[in-house]
Amino acid sequence: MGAVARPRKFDETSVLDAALDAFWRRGYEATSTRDLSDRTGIGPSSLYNTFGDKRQLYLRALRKYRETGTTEQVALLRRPGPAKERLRALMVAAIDLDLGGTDGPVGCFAINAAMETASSDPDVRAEVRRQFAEVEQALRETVARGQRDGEIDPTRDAAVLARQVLSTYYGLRVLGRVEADRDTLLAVVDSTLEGL
Amino acid sequence: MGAVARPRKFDETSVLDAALDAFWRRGYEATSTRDLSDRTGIGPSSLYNTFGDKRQLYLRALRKYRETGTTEQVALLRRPGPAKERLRALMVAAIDLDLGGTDGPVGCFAINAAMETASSDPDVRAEVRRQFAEVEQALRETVARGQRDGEIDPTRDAAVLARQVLSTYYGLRVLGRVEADRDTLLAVVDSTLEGL
DNA sequence: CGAGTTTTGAAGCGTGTGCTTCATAACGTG
DNA sequence: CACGTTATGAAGCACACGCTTCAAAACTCG
Repeated sequence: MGAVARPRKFDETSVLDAALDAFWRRGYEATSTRDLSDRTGIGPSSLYNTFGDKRQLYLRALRKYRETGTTEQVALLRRPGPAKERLRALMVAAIDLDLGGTDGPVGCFAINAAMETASSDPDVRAEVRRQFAEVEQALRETVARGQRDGEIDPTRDAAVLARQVLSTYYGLRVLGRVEADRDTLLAVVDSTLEGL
Repeated sequence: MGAVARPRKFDETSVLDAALDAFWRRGYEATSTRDLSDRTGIGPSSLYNTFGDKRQLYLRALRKYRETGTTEQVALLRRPGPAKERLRALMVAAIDLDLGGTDGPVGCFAINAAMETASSDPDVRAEVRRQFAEVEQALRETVARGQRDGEIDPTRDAAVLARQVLSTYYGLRVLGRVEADRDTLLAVVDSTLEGL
């Protein structure tokens, strides 16, 4: 056989980045395949040849978000410093992102996926669950460290405490969608940390 | 004048109920006008003649949800009984609804609207904010009562505490979308109440 | 440089979308 | 019962949807 095919003109990684950005901003249903062609810069035949269909591309984007968005959240928790300071850093970063100071997409794509698509697509649900679990795991480690260091009440179960923080954190991100007052949200963060 | 028009064949209230049910289950974008015609039982001309367009019908459905879903949440808090018991009742009811034991729609329509449509539609955002504020207000009253009754730490600001509970409550409803284990979610409720 | 293989871009397929049109039906009143 | 008025249902508008087709292009290797 001796023969090699025509090479791809585009970088799969940056196409996926663009698709993630599009889905993140508008959601699954509101993002059309033409939007995706336009934003990624490649034609529909290349898109379908490379990624299958819209749903699979969405799944790939969601997995990509794990490597960036979710991993970044976890990284914030794993940085050095007191446990409560780490927890605060996570939530403050979320508030700033949700209130939309930057020109990047707003909110957390995993939460968006949980609300819009998880109920009707088991694969999406599984992937979202995986990402939630990663954040929860990092929270558990952070809480446990805070308990060892005397920052956090050691008599309570770290796993449950971590899930409680996770709930409050995700709830904050829901509130951030409609509540524009940064200080109001920050007060919730303070109060949550105080209660640990 | 002296003439009266043909009367409507349908009940506006039950049409709105059906539309709310449809939007609640599938979201704004995924619900087509044909879906709405089918589920409400009235033709497109009647729909558009009565409600304007899809977006306005969605807004009406959202306002209807305030009178039912949101009001019901508030009512759970205003029932007699110890404050923490009321808070628990609210969250347990949400968990049961979110995990989908009934055949009714799952989750909270206001939160769905916050995630899917609030960022692109100011009217939706305003209405969602109003509903969030109603729950928050009821939570504040419940917390304040708990403080007077010695159930809840009276040294902390009731308003902030209420928003913290609101966050945890909404976060629970996000988690409920992917986490199917009831006991895990109930443990978060217990832990949250313990921390007050 | 031809053969072999895959990608690309343009065109477009069938269907679904949000919404409108309009003749007809269904009323209360004069 | 004829009139004025509004609601209804069937048909259908223009366009957008997700996705496919296919000839031409772009490459490596013998």
